[in-house]
Amino acid sequence: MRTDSRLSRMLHALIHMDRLGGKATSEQLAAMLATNPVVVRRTMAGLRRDGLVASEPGQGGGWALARRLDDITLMDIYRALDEPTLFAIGQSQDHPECLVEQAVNGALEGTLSQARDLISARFAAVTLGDLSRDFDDRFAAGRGS
Amino acid sequence: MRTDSRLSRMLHALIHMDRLGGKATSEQLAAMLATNPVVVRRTMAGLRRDGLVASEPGQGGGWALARRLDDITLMDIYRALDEPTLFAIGQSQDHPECLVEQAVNGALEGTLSQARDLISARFAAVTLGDLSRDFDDRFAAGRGS
DNA sequence: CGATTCCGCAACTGATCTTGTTACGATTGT
DNA sequence: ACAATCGTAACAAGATCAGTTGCGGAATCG
Repeated sequence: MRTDSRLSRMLHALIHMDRLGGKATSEQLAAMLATNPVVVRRTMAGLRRDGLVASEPGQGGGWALARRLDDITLMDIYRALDEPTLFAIGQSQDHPECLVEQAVNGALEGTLSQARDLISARFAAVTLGDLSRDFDDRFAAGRGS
Repeated sequence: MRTDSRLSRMLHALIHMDRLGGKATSEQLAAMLATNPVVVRRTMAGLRRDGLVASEPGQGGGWALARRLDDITLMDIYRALDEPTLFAIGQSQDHPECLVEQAVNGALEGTLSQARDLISARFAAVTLGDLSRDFDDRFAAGRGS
């Protein structure tokens, strides 16, 4: 099954924006993400709606970070993307009234629910600032070797 | 994103098989799962390969459980389906050499890896026998009310 | 033996989803 | 005016997966 890389891509884009002084055009971001400017606008729309970034039309316009990286968690981005489905496996809905199916679905849902809680907690705890500093570490390590 | 319900369906099918005396034809299973006999054979092929079920051609043939439900874990089924992708979100592979992308992917992968471990542990701990008894409880509860 | 009931497998179809693309309008700054 | 940008809708291309068809082989029953 195909995995949704929008979360990863948006993290990537915002950190790069920060390093470019907090601003970038759709064109620039599209080049970074190896995609199309329209796809960037589409994906960033949710982030704008949630006040994580702002966009300005016209010459000299583009996208700008609306918060510091330390004030944006992975969960903020996840929500801004309308909370995409986390799991690629799921319940069957063939016969919701079948008690066997209910037992099966209950067991699966319980497990996935625990996993979801774990992921949510991590997403809420990690900020883009953390990732940016992680990058700094990698950069320093790369230079040192 | 569309979720893969094969795991749920196979659990459902095997528990029903057990209650039908451990045997069923593809036709019968297809009816239970609201699908096509060919789809059933396709999906069950992995379970047969792993020795969870056996199939017999010809009149009076069909599928038979090759182990007791207490000796089949959810992980056994998961493996028999060739370990389908668990998560619907994932890393981007746009620029694997980009250190920002590495930092982002590292953080995501770490989180998903923890979640994967949690799910694996649960899958390994739960048997079809457990689910079947869960069904019994539901049945008893349904009658009581 | 012949008919029937099964599974095995390959190939094709169809629906759905996602991404990429094109096009056009609106807005801003020079 | 003109060029640079975003906003959005509509369309195209591609991948994926479930479903379907068709045919062959095996087992059973008479």
